[in-house]
Amino acid sequence: MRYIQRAEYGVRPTTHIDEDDPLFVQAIARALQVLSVFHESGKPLTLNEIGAAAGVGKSAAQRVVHTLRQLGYIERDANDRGYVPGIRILDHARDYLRLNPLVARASPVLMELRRNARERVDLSLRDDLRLIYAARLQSKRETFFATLIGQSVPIYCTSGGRAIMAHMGDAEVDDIIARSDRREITPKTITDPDQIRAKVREAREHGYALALEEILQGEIAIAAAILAADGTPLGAIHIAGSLSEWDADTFCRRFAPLVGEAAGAINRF
Amino acid sequence: MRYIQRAEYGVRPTTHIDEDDPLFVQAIARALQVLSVFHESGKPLTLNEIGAAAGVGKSAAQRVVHTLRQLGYIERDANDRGYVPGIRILDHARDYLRLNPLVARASPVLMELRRNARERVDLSLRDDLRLIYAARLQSKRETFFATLIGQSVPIYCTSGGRAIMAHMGDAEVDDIIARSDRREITPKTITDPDQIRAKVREAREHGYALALEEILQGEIAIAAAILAADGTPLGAIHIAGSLSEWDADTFCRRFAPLVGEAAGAINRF
DNA sequence: CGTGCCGTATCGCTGTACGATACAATCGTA
DNA sequence: TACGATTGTATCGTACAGCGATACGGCACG
Repeated sequence: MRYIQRAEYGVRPTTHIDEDDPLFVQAIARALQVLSVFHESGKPLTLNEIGAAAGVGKSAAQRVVHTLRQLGYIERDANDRGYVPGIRILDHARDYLRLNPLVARASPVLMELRRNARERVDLSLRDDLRLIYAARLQSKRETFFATLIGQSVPIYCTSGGRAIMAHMGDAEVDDIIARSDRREITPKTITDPDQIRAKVREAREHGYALALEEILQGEIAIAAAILAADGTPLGAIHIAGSLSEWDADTFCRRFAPLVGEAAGAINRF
Repeated sequence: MRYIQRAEYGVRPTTHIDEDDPLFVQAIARALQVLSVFHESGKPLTLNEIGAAAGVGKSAAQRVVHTLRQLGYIERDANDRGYVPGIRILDHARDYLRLNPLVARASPVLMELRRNARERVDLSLRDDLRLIYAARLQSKRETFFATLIGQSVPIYCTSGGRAIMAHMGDAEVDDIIARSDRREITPKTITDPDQIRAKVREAREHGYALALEEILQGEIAIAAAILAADGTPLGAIHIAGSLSEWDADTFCRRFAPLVGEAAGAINRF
């Protein structure tokens, strides 16, 4: 059996355990800490591995896993070789998407956009330094795992991220750049602060942002931001295509109006 | 702002709180109980509503919500009118899908199937009395909300469910029928035990199962089961189309071979 | 056939989480 | 603009839930 191992670029926020907040229930934190261990793992985990990775003792891991298992949030692996996340998690994912007003507003627009563009169309939501994909309408080309809901990418080096930063003040942009763990995900990833700022300025002028192979070799993506009523950027719409079928200029000329229009439609309700 | 209200047919298992298991951490159970409150709700909830619905006091709700909020599993609604599930949930959903070997095996086959069938293609996984959609490749027609990952449907009245029951013994089928809350979701939903059993026998003979408008008006679905190495049915592959474009016979003749082939490909690795 | 490491079970002590209650801020109605 | 209902927030002493060290049996590996 094969397990998908694709890394997540370490952009996930490390849940910093809160000191002595009298309302903070650490048993809950431990439970979610344990569940989060799977973020870093590409395979089923044993009790000891879970305990070690979560930074809790073996006994704690035992209790937590036992409890989560009763409730369906953790399962034994099919061949009894460790634990994996449980199916009940999907129930909550559905709740999240269903109750997120942005997703609700965006989804008909996305469908329409997908029909017109005939390329992959994504909706991503901002979570501090990263973007999390909340809706994905794939083209014929991709594999399912390349387009998982819940996948996350850094803000600093993505089209969507730059579209978002374009709607922020310089100070906030600098803060994001500074706090981001900027690594070269591909050889083309832009990690230099000044270059990033230049890209953001470019996005401000054009009203959309572009990224070329910064996350995935051969992929070109264009994005426009989605804004709250007060102008705060909350997420982005993306169109992604393959450089084997498009050159950057043509791609841009063709899809910039579409993605801009779609974002506009969402922003003014 | 509109919130999606579509009911879930009450098939979700009620987490029965375990009596006095010495390893059971009830603080964790309470937390997930609180999160699960959103399953039944179509709108943001206040602290009091959460406390009431989860069957815990207001103080408990306060602590739990506070904690989950710190960790990103609950958020304030955009217009400050209550709480909604938080985005961190999506991280876990991704983990689940990524680590589920069935999803991994099925996904390339599903993509291929979607290309050939040009109708909606789904993968669902069994959870006791219900099927939960784990992968959905929509056609042009649907809205995004009609095809959410995590949506669940009952086994007793769906094509996928009957495809699964076809691979069970009669006793187990009867048990499922007995324990299911059989309600008419549409006027066409089959709820009579004998008729269900007949449909299951039919599925056994054909190797695939059919359902006509039992969940959604105007929808026809065909499904084949996915099996573990020992023959236990774990889930199903579906193809779903619209009766405005297909009559049942044609649909069946066209897609039965495709869905059977796909399921076969998955079953023998 | 032994030796790891797996998951499971046990058991007193301590400190965590409990829930009643009181407070503050906000909304919406008149 | 003032009111009353409902929201989220803060406090506090006590009981018991969860802590973690440790010990057990079993399965899979060499």
